[in-house]
Amino acid sequence: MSDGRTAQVHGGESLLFLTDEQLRQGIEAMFFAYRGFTADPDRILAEMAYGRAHHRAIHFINRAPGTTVNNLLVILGVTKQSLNRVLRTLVADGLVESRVGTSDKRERHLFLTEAGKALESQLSDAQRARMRAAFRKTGPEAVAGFKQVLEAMMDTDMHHAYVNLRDGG
Amino acid sequence: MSDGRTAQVHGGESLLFLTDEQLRQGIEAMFFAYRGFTADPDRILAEMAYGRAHHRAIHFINRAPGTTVNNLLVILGVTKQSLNRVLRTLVADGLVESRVGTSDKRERHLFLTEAGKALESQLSDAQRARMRAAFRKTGPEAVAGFKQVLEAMMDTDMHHAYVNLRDGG
DNA sequence: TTGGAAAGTCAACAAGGCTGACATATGCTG
DNA sequence: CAGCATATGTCAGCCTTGTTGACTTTCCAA
Repeated sequence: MSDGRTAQVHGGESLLFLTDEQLRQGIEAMFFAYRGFTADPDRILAEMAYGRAHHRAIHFINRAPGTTVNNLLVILGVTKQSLNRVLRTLVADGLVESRVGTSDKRERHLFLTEAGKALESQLSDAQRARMRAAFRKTGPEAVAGFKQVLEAMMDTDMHHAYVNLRDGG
Repeated sequence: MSDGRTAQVHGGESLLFLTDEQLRQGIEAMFFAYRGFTADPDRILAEMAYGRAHHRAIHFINRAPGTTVNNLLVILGVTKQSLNRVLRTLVADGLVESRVGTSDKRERHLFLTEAGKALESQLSDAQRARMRAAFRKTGPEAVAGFKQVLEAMMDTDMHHAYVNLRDGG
């Protein structure tokens, strides 16, 4: 596995981009980029009593308004106890509304209030500004490659739950 | 900022890849991909008493053997107290060796022991396997784009500390 | 030689994961 | 209708990993 021989040439095609060193660089790039990716919203959240967990909940409620608690915890990949702690504070602070389901009254459908939408915008603007700068700097082809590689690296279960939710709603 | 008008055409060049929707998809791709990215080592770490923080320390000590605690905490972007807790357990468990500096005795130089190198290999193999699969599936051009975008998104201070460290050592 | 700065350590606290146990309301099935 | 399954909420307690504050040791420069 770690023999560094992944750089062999097969059938004349150079696989230099698959050397262990290249892969390690990819790993480190993910690490440093993720830090940058979360830095701006983190600064905003730190001023309130919120954290990254609140941001994630707000983000996905905004993207899939009316989603249920169960959907959300599959997407986020956390336990209901963990998610509930976050949702409780967001509802108490008037950022999220939880409506009893009409067809199935066991379900709670989640929506952002106006205040919730305002915070979502603030966080999203900051995060998109950095993403936009990176996209603009590197151009559409680099962005296409970026998305392809990320898709191939994803936790598929979690992502499928999300895609299905968005396709259905 | 959120007006969705970033998709204008400027001077005949389509900027469709900079729409708010495209940026939001990039944000979500980062979220889901980072989950996948950490999933495999997380599983291994969970079986021991270790977490992601231990993995990060082990990774960078392996990449820059002899680095000091101070270097490491700049790279990792955490407080020295936070890093110290992790290092203490790694040293106690015989995975990391901490040597008092020769020129400056305040400094501690960090090295992986044989056991530490073994764990590093195990974690790295798992993580590189997923990265390799993603790279192989998408090809060298996508990988190039992926790296360009990540570089542009990085926390520059932290990354520069790392680059300088590796260039110097 | 002495005071400030730097490196590292210890203690205590908070956020946000986790498991387990349990309550409530609702839906579904025999 | 009875009984089981499902969706959600809650309490308690644990762990990891971040934080700040206080402290020691060491180095360096005035």
